[in-house]
Amino acid sequence: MATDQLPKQSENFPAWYLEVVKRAGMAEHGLARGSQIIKPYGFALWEAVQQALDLRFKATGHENVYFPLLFPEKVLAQEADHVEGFAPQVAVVTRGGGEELQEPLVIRPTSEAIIWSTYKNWIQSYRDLPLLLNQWCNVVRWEMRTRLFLRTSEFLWQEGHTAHATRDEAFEEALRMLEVYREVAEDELAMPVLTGRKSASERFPGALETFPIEALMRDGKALQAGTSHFLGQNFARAYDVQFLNTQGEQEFAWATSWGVSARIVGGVVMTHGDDRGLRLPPRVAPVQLVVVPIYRSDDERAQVLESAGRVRAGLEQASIRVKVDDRDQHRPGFKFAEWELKGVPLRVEIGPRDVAAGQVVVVDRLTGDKSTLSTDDLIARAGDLLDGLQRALFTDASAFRDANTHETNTFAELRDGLAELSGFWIGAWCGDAECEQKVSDETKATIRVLPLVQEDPGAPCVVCGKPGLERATWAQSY
RNA sequence: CGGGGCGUAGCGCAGCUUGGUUAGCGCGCGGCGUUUGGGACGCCGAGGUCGCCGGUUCGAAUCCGGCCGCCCCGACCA
Repeated sequence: MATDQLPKQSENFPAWYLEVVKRAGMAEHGLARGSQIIKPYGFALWEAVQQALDLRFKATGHENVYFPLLFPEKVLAQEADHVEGFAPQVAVVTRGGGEELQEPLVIRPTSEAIIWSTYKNWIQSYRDLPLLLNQWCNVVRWEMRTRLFLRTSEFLWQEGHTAHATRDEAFEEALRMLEVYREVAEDELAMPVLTGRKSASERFPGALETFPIEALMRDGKALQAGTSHFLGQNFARAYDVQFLNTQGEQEFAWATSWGVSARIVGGVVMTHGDDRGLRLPPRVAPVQLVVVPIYRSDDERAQVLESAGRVRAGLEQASIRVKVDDRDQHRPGFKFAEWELKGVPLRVEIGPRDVAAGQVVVVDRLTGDKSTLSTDDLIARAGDLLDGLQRALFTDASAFRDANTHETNTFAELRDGLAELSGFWIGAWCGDAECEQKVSDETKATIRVLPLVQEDPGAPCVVCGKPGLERATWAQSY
């Protein structure tokens, strides 16, 4: 009896996504509403993302810190836009030690409030700046609807919080981190992203500018995979963080914050997955190469596993993450299907015939093509093969993104295109929130990015026909 | 919070309309045997307070009331 087939990606994308996440052993629902248990395979992927990011944070002069999960509600309330934006989603602790608390504590939905109320004590002089800190933590947001990895009530992320002496320095920092995010998404996760500015309505509560990376999923919806915010002096004002500048004057510090969450793991699934399951970019794949031994008798088994062991040793010497699937309770066909579901980039089959010939059969997850290599060749070339697969995934995803990116000058085309969920639609926009709202009302799509630098589109607003201010990129999104 | 659906073994479900003795099926799990180059098969076996509380009844998974939880669609969102 064959195991249940996955839903077809093209027929029911949400069901396909959830089945892949569950069956690949990435995550499952927790006991509390909207919570998530991240399982080893999903967590390993998140760890790879963490590593890639953290390396770059350190290289750009940042240090890691940790602030408390709980803080008084009134601290959150000090920045007006911020509290207004987050209040509906904040979980509040009202009891402790068996008694009602005199002052309710909030579970952080993000840490600007607690961090900036602390920065007040850490910043007195321009010599204390810049302050370049990051924390890896969990936050809680009481979302109405949740979905594994993409939107859970508790999620893992990193949040960077920096303070600077000048506007320009803070602004550059926000853009620098946006670039770090782009690099990790594209180079490590093979996930092409658009970068740019958010419109006012899509900005982070309390930010002057929000810079996202936006990826396109295989069902044509966009995913915000990371954001960097230029916060101006809003938080410094709210939490009274002033420093003495070189002129001896008191000045409010300039701020940025930036974050990437474990949502990006879901992004990888939806960017690269196919009808057989995951396809993982080699650079972050927990297992880059799996060896499936094939045998009948105990004798063959011993020979084949011995050969597999040598292959593993050689590949590990070359810093490749290898797994030998020597489970006795499953037959090879089962293992092939399972490792394809889990998205392992390369599979090596070793049977009695191969042992005799000193060779292995290599199959890649992208094409499914089989080839025969000598054991030595495999060890010498596996790294290159993986690099090739990494590039191919990025090329694939880029081609898909490009094929699903359209430009238009007519509202009808924009509206119909967005209603069909066919990716990014680019058109001139007058900058008016009413036009933005109209598109959203009629198509559920929002402006995902505006150019980093505003530039005359040379065309009238695609919605109202008034002079265009800049080119906007619309899409439906997760 | 509004609309819809669902809670029965680890997972997926049937049974409920029309109450009736030991509550079924598939997958998975354990044992034995045969198998093993694309998701194996046979035999034996373990596993259940039918979401919770109360009510009706000789008798409740099934009918009634209340509660809790989950999923999908909307508003919200990394």
